[in-house]
Amino acid sequence: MEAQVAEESKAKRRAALTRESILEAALRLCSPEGGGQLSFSRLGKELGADPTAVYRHFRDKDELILALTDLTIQEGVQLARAALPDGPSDDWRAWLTVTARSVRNAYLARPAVAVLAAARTTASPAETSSVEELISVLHRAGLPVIEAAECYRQLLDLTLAMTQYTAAFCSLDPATQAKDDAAWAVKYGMLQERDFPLLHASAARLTELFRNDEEVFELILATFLDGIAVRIERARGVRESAD
Amino acid sequence: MEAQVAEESKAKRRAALTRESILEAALRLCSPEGGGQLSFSRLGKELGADPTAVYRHFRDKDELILALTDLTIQEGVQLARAALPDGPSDDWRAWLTVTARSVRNAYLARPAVAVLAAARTTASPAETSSVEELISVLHRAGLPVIEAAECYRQLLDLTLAMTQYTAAFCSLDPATQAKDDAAWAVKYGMLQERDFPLLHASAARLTELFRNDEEVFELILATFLDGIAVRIERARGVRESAD
DNA sequence: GGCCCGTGTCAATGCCATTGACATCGCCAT
DNA sequence: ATGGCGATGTCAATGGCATTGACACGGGCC
Repeated sequence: MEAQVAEESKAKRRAALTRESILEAALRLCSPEGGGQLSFSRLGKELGADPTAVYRHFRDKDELILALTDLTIQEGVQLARAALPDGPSDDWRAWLTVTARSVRNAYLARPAVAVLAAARTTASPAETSSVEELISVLHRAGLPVIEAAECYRQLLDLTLAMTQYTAAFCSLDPATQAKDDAAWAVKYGMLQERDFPLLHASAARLTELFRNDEEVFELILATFLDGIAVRIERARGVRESAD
Repeated sequence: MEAQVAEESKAKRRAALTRESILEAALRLCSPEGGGQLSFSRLGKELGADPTAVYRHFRDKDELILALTDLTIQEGVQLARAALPDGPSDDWRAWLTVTARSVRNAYLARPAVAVLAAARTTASPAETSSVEELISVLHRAGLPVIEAAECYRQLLDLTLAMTQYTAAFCSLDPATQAKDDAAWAVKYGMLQERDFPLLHASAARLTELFRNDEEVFELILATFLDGIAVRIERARGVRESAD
């Protein structure tokens, strides 16, 4: 009898539950293909185990989510590393662009993590050296250390906030998404030229942007980096005049 | 008997439920003082009525939330109007700054709305003329209409995303907030100068920024607007060379 | 061999949104 | 006036969710 039960268990789940296997399953559920919804019951089903078994490995859902964001950040860092040169670089703009996109893509691969993580942060050591490098790139470009650090924080908060914003929309059920999209299209279509000439003239472009969070993100990133360029020039000016 | 029941009802709630009275109560609950949590049971208690009575006025929670965001946007527009001159202005930077801050403050007065609204949009007519004006200001500054519209969208998405980011953190229970804060302080305190010289040098500033979302927002906004300035200069350059 | 701890199961609790069956009340048409 | 109908409010129930405590098993350590 026990043997049979053991057999069944084996059939249902590959091995005993571990932190790793649970995190894997959770990531699967958080991905768009996995349904993008994380709950203990779903997680239990995915693992072929009782939902509450997860509590033996994570104190509560918050701890689970923190671990998931940690993994996601790690993947972001890894993506960035793969796309960036090893040594220091003078192309600060490319560096920041790649970093922002990597973090964003890591989160967008599992929108539910982004949504659940909300504004939580893990202070994980995974990113520390990446941050140091990023600040170093900005410093080499001409920013004082403190201002370089400020710019790092700006870039990261900007990226995280924009990414959660997109992820939240992705996590809505398709019907709601469609309704929202439609609302905008209708609204811009109805604007009278005599009342709102400028909106009327740009209606097509605006509805296009509403369907396309990626393009909006790229635009914002580009504008933001133009702003960073201004800061760098300013800092260089100050330094030269001090010489 | 009926008279007595009527008396009791009157004592509990001021008048019959209306869309307006429900929205007021909901806004009260969404504010930080009101607990910052919106649920039908809380709403029922606040109204002195059965929680499910609300369903007679709103189809479901989503419709309620959409109405709340609509009100919030209206207040944002109103705040902006109060702080902006009536006629057209040449100070595009001040205009955009005031607009962004107004929207942000309207949402932060009721963080729960920001969190629940997620990336939902209402396409309400309340903001239309404000948007037209904003685009007009950018157009007068020298941007082609389409690009001015793009900049409007960038500013709004940036502001909304950053605001939800902050609101999400505000809506966490204080214990969790404290834990997150502490995590960062500890992390930056532990960094060795020899391993991470730049982070070590800017640790104080970075921990300061973590406690202060408003300052980060202002920094990002300033950088972003510097980027817009670049766009405007570029556009002016093109126009002049075309003359 | 006995004991304990790590792990998994099960049943129960309490919050949540939502629904359907009823009650009530005022208004309109007969 | 009255009969009924629609708008509004109440109540009980459902199903999903996170979380907890009591119990069961099994392997390693004494």
